[in-house]
Amino acid sequence: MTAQDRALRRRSEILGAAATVIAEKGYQETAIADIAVKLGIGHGTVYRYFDSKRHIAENVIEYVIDKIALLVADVDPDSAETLEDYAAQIGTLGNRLFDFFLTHRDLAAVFFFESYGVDKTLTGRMQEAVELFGSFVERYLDNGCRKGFLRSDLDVEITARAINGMILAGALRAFQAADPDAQRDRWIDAIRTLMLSGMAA
Amino acid sequence: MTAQDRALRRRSEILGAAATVIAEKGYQETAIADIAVKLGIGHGTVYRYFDSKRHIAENVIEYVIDKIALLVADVDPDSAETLEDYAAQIGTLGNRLFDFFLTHRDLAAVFFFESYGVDKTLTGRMQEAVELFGSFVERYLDNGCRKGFLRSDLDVEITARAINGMILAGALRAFQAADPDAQRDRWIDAIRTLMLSGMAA
Amino acid sequence: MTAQDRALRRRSEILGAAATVIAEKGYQETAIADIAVKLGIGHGTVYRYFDSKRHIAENVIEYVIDKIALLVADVDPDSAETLEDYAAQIGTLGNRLFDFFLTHRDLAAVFFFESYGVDKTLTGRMQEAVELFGSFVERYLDNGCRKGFLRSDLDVEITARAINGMILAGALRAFQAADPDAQRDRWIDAIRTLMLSGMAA
Amino acid sequence: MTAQDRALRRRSEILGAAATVIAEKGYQETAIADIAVKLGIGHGTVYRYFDSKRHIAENVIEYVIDKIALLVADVDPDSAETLEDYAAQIGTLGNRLFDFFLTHRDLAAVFFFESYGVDKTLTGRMQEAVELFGSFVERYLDNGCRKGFLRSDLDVEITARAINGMILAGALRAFQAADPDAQRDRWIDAIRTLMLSGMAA
DNA sequence: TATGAATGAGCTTTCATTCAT
DNA sequence: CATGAATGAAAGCTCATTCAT
Repeated sequence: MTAQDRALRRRSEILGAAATVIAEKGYQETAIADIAVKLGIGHGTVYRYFDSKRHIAENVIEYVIDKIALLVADVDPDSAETLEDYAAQIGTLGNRLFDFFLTHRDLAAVFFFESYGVDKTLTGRMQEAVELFGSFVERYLDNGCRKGFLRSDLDVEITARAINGMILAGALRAFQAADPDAQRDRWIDAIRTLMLSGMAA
Repeated sequence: MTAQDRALRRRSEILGAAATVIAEKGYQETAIADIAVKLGIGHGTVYRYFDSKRHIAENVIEYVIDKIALLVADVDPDSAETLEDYAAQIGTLGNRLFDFFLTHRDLAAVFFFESYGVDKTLTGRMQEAVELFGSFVERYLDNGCRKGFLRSDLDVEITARAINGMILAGALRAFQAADPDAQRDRWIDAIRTLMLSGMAA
Repeated sequence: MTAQDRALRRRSEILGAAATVIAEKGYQETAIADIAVKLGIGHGTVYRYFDSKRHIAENVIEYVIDKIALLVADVDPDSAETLEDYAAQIGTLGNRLFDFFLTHRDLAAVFFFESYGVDKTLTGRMQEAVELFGSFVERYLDNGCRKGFLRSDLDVEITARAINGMILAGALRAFQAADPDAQRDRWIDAIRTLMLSGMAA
Repeated sequence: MTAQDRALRRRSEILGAAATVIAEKGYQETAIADIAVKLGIGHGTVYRYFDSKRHIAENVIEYVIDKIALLVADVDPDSAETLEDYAAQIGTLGNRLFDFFLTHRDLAAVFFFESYGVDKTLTGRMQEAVELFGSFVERYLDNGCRKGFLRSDLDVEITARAINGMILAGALRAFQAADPDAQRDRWIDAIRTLMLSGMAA
């Protein structure tokens, strides 16, 4: 392993430990020393890899956002041709997203809560990420309208963000539930139903 | 005005100033002195009305939650008899909620962002509030199912929280938009459409 | 004593203690806590009166410079009419300056040594002060040339700074001597002799 | 070049770089890493040649002092036989000293300023060096008195240190002047005049 | 009741120094 | 010999909280 590799690994370890500690104690309550202790390294070492405490938080948050963006970007919004395709896509995406949060609980905690406790700039960064996911959803809806399997009179822009809101609410709720997997399945069903047919009898 | 009254008024003033400053600078960046300066009182005085900085935040947040709970509690979930009644109720509630956040921007900022930057307990308190609103929505859905104008196979519990997620996402987005009123109307329409008929063509 | 007075007194106390500690340990080795301990106050209190450690040093140095400037400014450079007057003036000024340093040993130590250990800006400030004293000396020489009791071909500007250099060297040496008073008298004599008649046999 | 030679050369390089950086940034602001970067070597390497940061400063300062001592020691204080010889000697010495500071600006900056910002011991060492130069001047005066071309009633000890003060003040001032050479000539003239004949008309 | 001076816990950050490679 | 990753002492500074007035 080269020195370069070791440095990158150390950087990753610090980010990982930071995510864990921040998820546990909250950003403000987290001291640099806590992160160092968790890794069994001197706290000065942390400053060899990051400029400041805030810089660490920034990197953790960017990391989460990147990971989620990858999940979402991986599915082609234009590929669905029928309502059935579309329903399947919703299921796939939902499962991925929910699974990510359920698997990476530290990152989920940072994503849902701690990214608002650092400062206005990072809060804004999170908002941008949410908006990015919203704009992905919008592309799915656009495709559906174009292909004709979604209503042509849809307010695509807003509806996309509304769906995004449901998804995030669901992911958060499943993340916090005692039985995450059951919750996940029910949420995906409920969202899909609402999207496709609404609630009217 | 009795001494009692004066004390209550002063307490309110402090909460109001706190909400404004916290909304502006964020909880962590807010110093007790900032709040006192805003009111032109000594910062020691604040401690005659609140035990601690956290205590103030707690009260501000409880205040927001109470206000919103009042808005919601004011509409009888059982009163809708038809899908039309129901659609009207959705519009009424949505308008109230959106209007509240648009009118009380300080409180909205605290509600949406700052309540996550204090500590785990208050974050949990916020989650309870969100859950409370979700359970209200659930009662509306229950009523609809019982009365037969909503599908009987609805996963009422989850669907209610999904709708709640949409509403909050919309309120936040309208709150941050350049043209809040236009956004509000589009969101209410989009959510109502989704709820009643879904998106399928 | 008003609150204002008490604050001013406290400020003075801090400056005094700072001068003492800085004179003793040097600026860099002086911790804010040392100053606070010397006064039996909390170290946070120091920050109620000064913005930073550097701010304290700056004030101490300005204080010394002001005090010395006062000593010098008090004698009218134009009042000497004859060489005898002039010789007497030199004696008066020398005595004052030497006495000041001998009486205020803390301030002398700061003036001579510590004002160079803070940063470039303060070092520059000290240089300005030295130059100010030099320009005072220049006015004395100017007067002497105008009145005709000093040589008309004198390089007044440079000679004044040379004399200033002697005076400061003498003050420093007396300050550090075991027998300051004897040194002071010898220095004043030696400088006066050199100024008036030089060393040639 | 032997290993020994290479080590000595490296040691010199470090001292030179240190002088430059210290002159630029000040001793306290200088990090070992700055010196290493300047030489393109690892900062751990510096510790193979010097025990500590202070040790480097000590060596830089000793180096300056040695250089200056050499300049001065090179002229025999007993060689002047007449006032004219003496006047010439003053000119020679002054020119050498001024030239040294003007040529080695880094060393001058360290000598004049930074040697006071390390610690008491080094400040004392500088004082000793100044005193050494003073004692040299004293030997010149002694010679003049013995030979009869200087006044027999001179306070040789003090007058020597006074002249030393002038010389250092002049060197400093020339070092900082925009037109160092012109300043040097005027200072040497002014000091010589003062020494030989004083200022009286 | 109101005040604001005083306090000190507790943090972030720097960097001289060490030492395994 | 050279390196630079790792270390942790050490200090400046902030500000919530207390309490005498």
